[in-house]
Order: sequence, then C-alpha cells, then structure tokens
Amino acid sequence: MPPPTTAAEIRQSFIDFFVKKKHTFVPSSSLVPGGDSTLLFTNAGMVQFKDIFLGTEKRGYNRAVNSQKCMRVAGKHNDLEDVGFNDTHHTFFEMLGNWSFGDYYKKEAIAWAWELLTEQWELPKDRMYVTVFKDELGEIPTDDEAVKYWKQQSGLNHEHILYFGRKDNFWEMANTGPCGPNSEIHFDLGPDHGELEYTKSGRVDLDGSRFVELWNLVFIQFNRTDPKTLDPLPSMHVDTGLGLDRIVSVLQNKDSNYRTDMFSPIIDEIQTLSKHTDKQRDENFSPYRVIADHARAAAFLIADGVVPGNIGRNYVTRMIIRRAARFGSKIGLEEPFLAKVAEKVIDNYGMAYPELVENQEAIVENLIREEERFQRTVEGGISQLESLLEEVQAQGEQSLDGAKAFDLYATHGLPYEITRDIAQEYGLDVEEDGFRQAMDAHRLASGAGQAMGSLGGEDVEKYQELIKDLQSHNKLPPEGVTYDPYDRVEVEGEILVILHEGEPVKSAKSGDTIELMLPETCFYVEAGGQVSDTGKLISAGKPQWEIRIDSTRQPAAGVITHIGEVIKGKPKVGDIVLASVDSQLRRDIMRNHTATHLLHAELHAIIGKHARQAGSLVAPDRLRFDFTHSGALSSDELSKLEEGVNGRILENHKLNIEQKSLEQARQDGAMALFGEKYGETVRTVSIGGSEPFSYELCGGTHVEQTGDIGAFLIVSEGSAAAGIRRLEAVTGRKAYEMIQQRFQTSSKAAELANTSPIELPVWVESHLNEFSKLQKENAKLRRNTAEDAFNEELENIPLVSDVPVLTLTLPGADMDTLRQMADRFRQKHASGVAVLAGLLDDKPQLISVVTDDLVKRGLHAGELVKFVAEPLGGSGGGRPTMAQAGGKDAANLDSALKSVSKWVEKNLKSGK
RNA sequence: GGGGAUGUAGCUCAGCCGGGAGAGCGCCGCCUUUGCAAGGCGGAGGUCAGGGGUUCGAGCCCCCUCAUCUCCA
Repeated sequence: MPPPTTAAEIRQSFIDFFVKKKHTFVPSSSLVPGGDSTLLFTNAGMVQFKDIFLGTEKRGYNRAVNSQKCMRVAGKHNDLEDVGFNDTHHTFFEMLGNWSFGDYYKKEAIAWAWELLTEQWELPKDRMYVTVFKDELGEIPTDDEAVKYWKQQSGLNHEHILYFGRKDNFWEMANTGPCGPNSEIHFDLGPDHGELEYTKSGRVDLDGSRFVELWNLVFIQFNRTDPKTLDPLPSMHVDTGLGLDRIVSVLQNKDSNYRTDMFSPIIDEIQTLSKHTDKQRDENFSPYRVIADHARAAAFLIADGVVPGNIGRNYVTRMIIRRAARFGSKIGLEEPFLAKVAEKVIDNYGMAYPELVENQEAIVENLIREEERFQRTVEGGISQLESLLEEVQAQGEQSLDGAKAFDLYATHGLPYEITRDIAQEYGLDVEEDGFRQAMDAHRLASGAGQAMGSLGGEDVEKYQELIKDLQSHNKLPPEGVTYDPYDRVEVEGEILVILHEGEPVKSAKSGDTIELMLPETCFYVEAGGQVSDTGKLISAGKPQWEIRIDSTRQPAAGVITHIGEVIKGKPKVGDIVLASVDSQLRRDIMRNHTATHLLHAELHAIIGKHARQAGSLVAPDRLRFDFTHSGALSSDELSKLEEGVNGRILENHKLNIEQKSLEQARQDGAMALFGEKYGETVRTVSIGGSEPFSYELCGGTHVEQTGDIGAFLIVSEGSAAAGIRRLEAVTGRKAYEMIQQRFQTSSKAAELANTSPIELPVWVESHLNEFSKLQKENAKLRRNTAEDAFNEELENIPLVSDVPVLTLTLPGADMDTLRQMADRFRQKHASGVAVLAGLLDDKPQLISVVTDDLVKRGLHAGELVKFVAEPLGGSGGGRPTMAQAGGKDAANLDSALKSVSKWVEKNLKSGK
C-alpha cells in the first residue's frame, strides 16, 4: 500500500494500522474534560484514560487507538501570545495515540512505531533518532529494555540512540501516581534545515532547527508514593502521542504546519478575503497563522459548547476570537470575517469530526456576534483613549501614562497594541514599563494561586486506600460500592466506614456531622445537575440510633459516602443499618428532571436546535435550565414553551429507559451533553414511544410517565452569562402551591376591589389613572390655596433696613409648593429676602431666597437658612440665591422666623 | 474565585460641592409650507437598577444585592 498523502488519509492510516493490531478505536473525547475540574481543557490524548491508569476505572478493551482533540493555551510549552510567530505552535491540535492498558509493552510499542513510520509511511530509516531514559542522578535504573528493542529494529543506526535524563525522558502524571520512562522518536529534516549541531558533550543536538520530535512513547511502570519512592505497578501501560500537524508536515514535505493541507484551504480563504497577492501573503504570514490557528480552535471549541464569555473556558474562547480579530485588522480585514474562515475549517475537518457540521450554525453565529461585540468594545475604548490623549497633548506631555493605558485595557477591554497605535497617530508614546507594572500589580491583586476550585488530590488517595483495605477484607467487591438509585429507595447494609472531621472513627455520637460508607446505596449522588438525595439511616437492630442524611458524594471511583448529622444514639462501624431516601422529595426531583427533558425538547421545537443545554439544576423545589441563545425570550415564546411542556405532560407519555452502548445511542440520535463523561455503556431516556421527541443520555431519576409531573410553570427567564439564557421552573407540588397562592392573592385583591379576578387588571388600570389624576389635582389645589394666602402677604411686607423681608409659615405646603411661592416672591420683588416654612407631619421645612443684588451686599441664602434651622434641631444649605433646610422640632419655629430680621440687619452691608 | 467600570425617559446620554430630574433623537397632537427634506408650537413618557444606611435633605456619599461590560487566574 502506498503511503497516505492527505492529512485525512494519514489520520485514518494511523487508526487503521493499530486497529489491525487488535486495538479498539476510541473516538476523541470532548475538549471539555469530563469530571476533571483541575483541567481547563483536554490537553493530551491520555486525559480520557487517566482513571484507567489510576486503577479506578475498567473498560471493555485493553488496547486502544485514538485521535484526540487537544487545546493548549497557557503553560510552559505553549503561550497564546507565541502562536502565529512560528510554524509549529498551535492552540488546537490533534494527538494520535496507541494505548496498552496492562497488555503489550515496550517490545510491541517500539516495533509498531518503527513499522508504521518507516515501512507504512516510508520515512527514511537513517534519518531517525531515538532517545531513551538514563537517570542523571543514578537513582532510577536506565531503560535498557527500550534500548534492547530499539537495537532490534532493522535499519536504525545504533549511534542514533541517545540518552536523556529526567526532564526529557521521564514522564510523571503528577507529584505522585503512575509514572515511567519514555522514549522519543525524532526525525532529521535534512541539510536544507541547517547543519547538524552538537552539544558540549559532543552529542547531536535534537533541539536544533534540523530536527522535529515526532512521537513520544511513554512506558508506565511505577507508582510514585513520595519524592524518593517508586513502587512497581502490578500492570504496566503504554501511552503514546504523535502530533498530527507535525507528522503531516513531514510526510507532505512542507516547511510549515500551516502549508499542509490541514491549513491550506483555510489560508487560501483568508487570502481571498484580504485580496492579497502571494507575495503580500508571505510577507504577512504571522497574521495568517494566527487567524488560521485561532479560527480552527474557536470552531472546535464552540462545537464542544464552549461559547465566548467572560469566565473560565468561555473566556479563553473569547480571547482566541479577539486575538484573531485583532490580527485580522492588521491585514485589512475589518468586517466580521472569522465565520467565513471557520466555514473552511468545518469543510476541512467535518468528516473526521461531525460535531463541527452539526454545530455549524452555532459556530458561525457565535463568531459573528463575538466579533461585533469586540468592535463595540474597541470603539468605546478608543473614544475614551482619544479624550485622554487630548489631555496629554494639552498638558504638553510626550507620552501617555502606562497605568492609564492599562486601565483602558483592564476596564474597557482596549488592547495595548491598539492604544499604542492610536497614540502614535497623535504623535505620542505610551509608557510601556508602567503598563507592565500595572499588569503585574493586577495579577497579584486578582489573587494568583487561588485557581478554580480545589484539586482534592490527597482526598482521592485517602478514599482509595480505604476502599482497597475493605476489598482486601472482602467487605467490598472489586467494583466498589454497589450503586442503584433507580429501583429502590430503601436498602439494608453494614456500616463499613465512619469518617468524623475527615478521619476514620469507630463510632460517632449525637450531634456529630459524619461521612458514612455502606456496601450498597440507593441514594442518588449529585450528577448531571440532579442534586443528591436526602433521607435517613436508622439502626436495624438495637441499640437504636438515627442519622439524618443531607447529601451524598463520590470522592473517588467506587466510593460513595453519605454525609449527615447523628440525630440520636451512637452508630458504630459494623452496625446494620436501614438506609431510606426521603421519597417525597425524591419524587419531586424526578418530576423536575423529566420536566427538564421536556423543556429541552420544547426549546428545540420552538426557538431552534441552536438552544443547547449549557448547565442545569434539578432540585426538589425547582429546576433551572441554561442554554445557548442570543437574545431574551419573548413572553410569547415563554408561554408557547410552557404550553408545549404542559401539552406533553397531558399526553401522558411513558418514559423508555434503556442501557446501550455509547455508539449505539449516538447512532440512534440520543443527545449527549457537553463536559459529561460517558462510559461505554450509557443510560438513555427517551420520551414519545417509537418516534421519540426527546432522547437524551442521562443517569438521572425520572417519573414513569409524563402525567406524573402534574403541572409545569416557568417562574423566571434571565441571563446566566453572555449568550446563555436561564429558565427557572417548578412542577408538581410546588407548582400547585404557587398556583394556589396566586389564586388566593388575586381573589383577595378582587374582593377588596369589589370585582372579579378577571376584571381586576382593568379595575387597577382605571384606578391608577384616576389616582394620578387626583394627585395632580390635589397638588394644584394645594398650590392655589397657598398661593391665595401668599398673595395677600405679598402686598404687605415689612422692611428691614430698606429691604423687604418676608417670613411666613404655610402649613401643609410641601417643598415644591414652597419653591413655587419663593419664585413668586422673587418675581414680585426685584430686591428682598424671604424665608418660608412648611409643616408636613409636624416636621418643619424651610426655604430661603435672596435676590441677586442682596447677595452682592453680603447675604447668603444658605447661611440664612442654616441660621434659622438651628433652633429647630436641623441644618441646611444651598446656593447663595436659594437654599433649603429641614428641622426636627417645630416648637421654636415662630421665634426662629422672627430672628430673620435681626440676622438681615446684622449681615447686610451698605448698598451702593 | 478576584480586580475595575457602568446602570437616569422608548433609544443615545448630560446632570458641577448633596439642595428645582434634563438634552438630542424617537412618539402623540396642532399649526405652517404643500415639489421633497423640513420648520414652528404644545404634550405624553421616570421605581434615577433593587435594598439598606448617613443627612434637615440623596440621582450624587457609604454598605449589600442584581444585571451588563471588561481584565486577571
């Protein structure tokens, strides 16, 4: 068979090669690692097999081959900012791998790698170099076994076997756990890529530009328990990784990953959009690489449900899109263009990764929206920047403060480079050091170190030891605790372990919060959004005791514990216990869970398939459903949804729950969720008979038929994050309770209004109108009365030192009225002083006015009103011509007003 | 998880030191001119995001909550 030429053929020939060697093909898992909160993205082929190496998971095969989607955006090997400036770094890439779980070992792994590379793919044998492990500290034995098998490969120059130490050739999963030596295969690209270089020790330098590392074979044979101790593992594993981009560029004899057929249609599309000549393209190849890489990464991310947003993974997707947009503008691409590039990615990769095609709409929509959002953000930032720059210019400075530039970035999302470019147009610099300092300070302030969630690594080990101990005493089967939350709500068993404050104890006493393990449980463990069951454990014999169970958890594979408080008695290890789930709450949960599936199906029917589940909560008292959708739902859409779900409930469909293989379920069209980890056999829940309208992979508990749900009410609609809407709803008992409550309040309100609940809205509307009309009339009337009284006073104002001074109390007048009266005074008298008092609820309020000419003669309305308010226990202030004040006690109001004339006399300077 | 910003009329936003809630656009009515664009006058429209506090008095100050934007992890 001739060697494959296209990337798709190369990927397939790798898989076929190992399938012929009796490997099971395992499809790539999602970029979102299932059940691993310590990892942002799947970053290596082994992620989905990790639990097998740890010994906590078994699968139906012991040889596997896969092509895994991977993302690396930060870390020592790859930094987002580096991508685009060389031909080998990517954010997204595919890792080909073959795997042995306690089956074959070094002999076969080495021979097959050699066979595939040199015979199947016809790479020249004399250009192969391999590395093996030799401990520089002399503590771990040299991997002579690997050397032996390498020497058996025909055509390998034995001088091309090189030894490396721990950093390069010893692989560890973490500080403790499975580890072992690895062996790498490097390829000599030939003299076109430079002379052979040698290190100080005289050995060929594989880090030079002439070499490319193709394939890493990891031989897992130890378990590290502490920095000094390596225990041999009972079964040894093989874990290999061959980067697809690299091998394709070697086999296609290209000097850049970006010039292989994995990228060329994408690069071509960018060139079409930019209208560049080939020469211009090559001169601007960095932006091309950035856009091509990021468009590919973004398409795969969105296909796996990671839409752009502002936290965690979603934030990474946003950064990638925005970085691509930024580099796009460098080559003159202004309009949203990424979607067009991403469509080429979908064309190019859709065969191997059908999720791209299935989610084409979501990919395009999200890219366009994010680019538009970025444009808006940048425009807003630029307008702020421009006013800053004008200030700098006005002050005759040469450069913009770095801290200010950082503020624009951190607060308003304006990238530094854009700030710098625009400053340049103004003929100004940006102080880069200041920017970096501010950035560092920001990193520190954001709490470096505290990452997302706790790792719980030590915790896992503790439980693994517990379970191993129990298994060795035949207290537990090899699979661990038997878990069946579906068929029963009661189970009997022996207490195997009690943990109090994290430590195993023999017994517990009343009031203790403890964690407890039984050989078997019917309590549901929180998963797929459904919360843990609650219930109680009571002693089956004497003496009597009781434990209230608040939740359950699965701290390690095979371990399920019940967490709760001892209510009475002294439970101890070995006691026989009757465990029972609170079945009423459980039924509430089941109703909500089935309703969630109905809602999901109805959303697809009413607003479209793009509304994908992005999280859910199934609790006894409510359900919450997050899904991807751009805008808010209209009230029309909401009532259609509610109506649709209730329709499905009334049709009373039987639920069909089956176990089948993951592959079968997928073929049948079952919907899987993002970020969930599925085993080989999965549980499927379908509703609607032979032509189901809802069909999901789901491990949750469900009602038998939809009629059991009772009623379904949507309680709220809102946003959970950018591009994600959140619906909350209630069912069953809670729905009845709410309906009942609404009925009662509306009946009561109708009764008070002496009308029927149906007529109530009309009644309220007309009365509200009437009320505001009366309010206005009342205010007007009050003003008129006050005005009438006031007009009389206006005619006859006492003079103090030639100045008219009016003091007056208007009972019942509010601030508005007082102001109006004060204005009237000023209209009537070109010169004068007035202090008006109002009394509302026995609290005095004052307003004082001083005409302009008297302000010039030293009178200040603010000081005047302060002076008057003081004896009233209040204070005030305002402008020179008008001020207001309030007081607490009206008793001294009359005498306070009388003192005004003295104040005027005292403060008035002679007029000119 | 943490830092920063924003939230005022249907929309875009002003609102100074805490002391009369505003503009432009849009909407409604009337008038003028009728080639069109428009112009003039009048009007409706506000939980100043929500809650608490300080104050005689809060859109403005303080605290909490929510939402949106944004950066860091």
